[in-house]
Amino acid sequence: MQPKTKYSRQRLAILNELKSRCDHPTADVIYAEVRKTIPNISLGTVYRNLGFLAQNGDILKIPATAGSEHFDGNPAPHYHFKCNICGNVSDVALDLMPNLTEMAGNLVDGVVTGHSIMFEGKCGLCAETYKK
Amino acid sequence: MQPKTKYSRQRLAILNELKSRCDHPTADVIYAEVRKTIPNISLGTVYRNLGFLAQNGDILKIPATAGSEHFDGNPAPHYHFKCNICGNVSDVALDLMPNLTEMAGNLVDGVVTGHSIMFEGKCGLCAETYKK
DNA sequence: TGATATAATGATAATGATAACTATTTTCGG
DNA sequence: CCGAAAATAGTTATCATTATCATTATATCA
Repeated sequence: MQPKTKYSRQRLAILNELKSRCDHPTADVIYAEVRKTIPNISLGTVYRNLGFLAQNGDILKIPATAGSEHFDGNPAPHYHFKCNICGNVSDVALDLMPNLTEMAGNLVDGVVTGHSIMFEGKCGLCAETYKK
Repeated sequence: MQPKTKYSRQRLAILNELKSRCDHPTADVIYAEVRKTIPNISLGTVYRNLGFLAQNGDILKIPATAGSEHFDGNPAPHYHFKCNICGNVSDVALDLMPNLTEMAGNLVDGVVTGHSIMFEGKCGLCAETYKK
């Protein structure tokens, strides 16, 4: 039997913080934010819970080429856009294409259960700032 | 003026190793392999050159959710499949969809220059091994 | 071909993100 | 309110990757 989850103040604060914002922060950003209400929360607790919540399907982990991982409070699959300058990740309101998963399933040896799309480029803010 | 590149034995060996294989190894796999011909090559040199070659457009860096980065000797854009069990990354022979980039460009604030798709699931080998 | 400027290396130390450890504290069902 | 089990804080450890720097290799050019 799997251990029964106990929802601690810290876990709920982390989940709420992530749910209440529409960007996709890294663990240390969450840490800084949650510390405003729970000053002595440990960074380890933040990582532990982000991992737990992701495994639990409450949030998403977003893979990154450089630096640290980003987290998404919206567990429903959707696509992302990453700025190559500042590293920020945002949502892309593009309809899901489940048929892609299906098509890939016919092409690879194994079982394909899903896919993710990461768009890249320069975000509006950075395009403004570094408009060379 | 940018510094003029000097093609060392080490850099060429790393590039060749990556070009000669069709999987997508991590830096330490490359290191182990190149060490067979250049035994005293430094791990730092491997990382330095993988970064250099990626920036130069000779190879690709493949983002990963967990663990370490993977590298691809084929710099032409294409899609990938990652096994959630063993972590291996392989190519997916799906036609490119440049129109996705275009569509995303109309939806985000900023400039979208490209996209990548990562399929996930269980590779043939792991499906065989862990067929619970 | 040999001198020279400079890019690249090897070895190692440093960094940064994340995971593991452990004694103590919280949580929650009875 | 009790007690077992889960979670925490604080800390140390681990792992991938970068930076540093004295030395070596590369390419250009006289």
